[in-house]
Amino acid sequence: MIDTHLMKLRARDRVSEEEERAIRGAVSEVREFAADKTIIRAGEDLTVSLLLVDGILCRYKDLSDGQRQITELHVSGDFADLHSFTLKRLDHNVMTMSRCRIAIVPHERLKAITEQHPHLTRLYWFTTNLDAAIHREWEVSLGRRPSLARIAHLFCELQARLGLVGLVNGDGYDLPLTQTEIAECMGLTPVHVNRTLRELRERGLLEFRSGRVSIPDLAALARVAEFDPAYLYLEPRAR
Amino acid sequence: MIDTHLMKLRARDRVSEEEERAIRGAVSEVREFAADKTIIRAGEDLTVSLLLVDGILCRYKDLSDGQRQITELHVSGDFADLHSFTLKRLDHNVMTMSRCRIAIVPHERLKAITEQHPHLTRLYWFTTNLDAAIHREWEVSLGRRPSLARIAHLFCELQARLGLVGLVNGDGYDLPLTQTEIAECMGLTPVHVNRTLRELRERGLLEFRSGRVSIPDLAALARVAEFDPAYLYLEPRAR
DNA sequence: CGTGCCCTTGAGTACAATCAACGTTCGTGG
DNA sequence: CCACGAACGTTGATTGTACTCAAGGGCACG
Repeated sequence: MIDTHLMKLRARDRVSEEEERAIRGAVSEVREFAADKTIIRAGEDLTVSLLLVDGILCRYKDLSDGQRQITELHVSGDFADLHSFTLKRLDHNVMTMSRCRIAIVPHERLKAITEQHPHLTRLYWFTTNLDAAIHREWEVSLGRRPSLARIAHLFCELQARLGLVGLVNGDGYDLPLTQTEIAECMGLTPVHVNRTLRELRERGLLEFRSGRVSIPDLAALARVAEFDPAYLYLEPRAR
Repeated sequence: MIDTHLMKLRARDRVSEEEERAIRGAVSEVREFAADKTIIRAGEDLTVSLLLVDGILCRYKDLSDGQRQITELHVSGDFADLHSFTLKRLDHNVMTMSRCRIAIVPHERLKAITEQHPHLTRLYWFTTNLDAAIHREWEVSLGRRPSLARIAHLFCELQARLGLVGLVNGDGYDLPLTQTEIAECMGLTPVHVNRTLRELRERGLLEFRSGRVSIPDLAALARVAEFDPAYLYLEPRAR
């Protein structure tokens, strides 16, 4: 049930049997959520963290004029808000982008982990630092990359992150997002995303239709995106 | 010497005498660095973290065409790279923007803290999550805010963060940045930053000259920026 | 078989970038 | 003490990427 989560951790460091038991024991329940529901609102007092088992989630912030900026996407195996354990409330909302299965992890059980499992604590600390690294890479996209590279980069990132948990198949992966949501990730308008996706398609770099991403030539796409996966810290290492 | 650091921690949670001793004992040495020096390069193996005692630092990433994106600014009392403790190498560079005094904290001593001081560990975990929150807010600026609000927001953030460590005086604060560096933070060109600063000045919202920021009417500036300091988690709370 | 959501395309616009030139300040060396 | 150069800041003119506004098409669902 939390297999993708363990895959992700074990891609970065060793997780002992005992630690695995601690992780499994930290889940209090598993719930299903419909698509397009905001499940955490900024400012709420939080006493649990959410571990995404299946589906796609995002973190987003609203602006006063109704615009929204998505700050990160989450895939199977990600904690959506492990950081709420230390922050106690969030500065952003969390929303389902598809039907989702989510494991609930009470903060008191995470606290017990910090008291009893220093290594696992460091590993979880690592994962929130990884979220920050993803935020930084998005800052680069939003601040400096032209729209073509910006969108190409997003799809490269998702290919890498989904690949890690076995969700890449054939020449691509399933991604139940709308063009409007892509726009909200990358600071563009839906119209411009549409034109940019067309250009990617015409260049033979990427197809994105009805929730499915096809990447005929990943190396070519990565070149356009100037994608360097170093920021995803994919190599195992003692933490 | 690390007083601003303790001020910052204590603004967010209680720090016991024993914890304070552990923090002080974690510093191995203090060094001085000249301005405009890259002191950590992306990808290097790291065994220490850097705690900024005095000066201004930034995290930045380079693009292949020579552009750069600054992803966060650091002020006195901030760890520049506490996240390198779990990441072991960085996905970004760290550069001095002024003459800086920096305390060196070996990772092995941080590791000891994670083994012996769970509460302090959570508090330090919190501070890296705060960095991520700042990254998210910058994503919103970079993705969605027009240039005027974008720059106004940056100066509001710095006012709040410098205020926390007693570095706001009179109607503003010292900030030894060039317009080009502001541009690198906010995804704009130096020329456009110049025009935008002029507009802020003409509207009576902000003066920025020779390393000094003056904000005659902070409330008005915050209104233009739509600045909400919630993302800085300024209220104390048990972590 | 509407109705609504999403995608697509066209036309015109605007904000910010680019290109270019000049001013100011400051440090340095003759 | 002044001449020079470099870095930073300022302004104008022009260009361009992405936005806005608008309309129509495809498809799923009730």
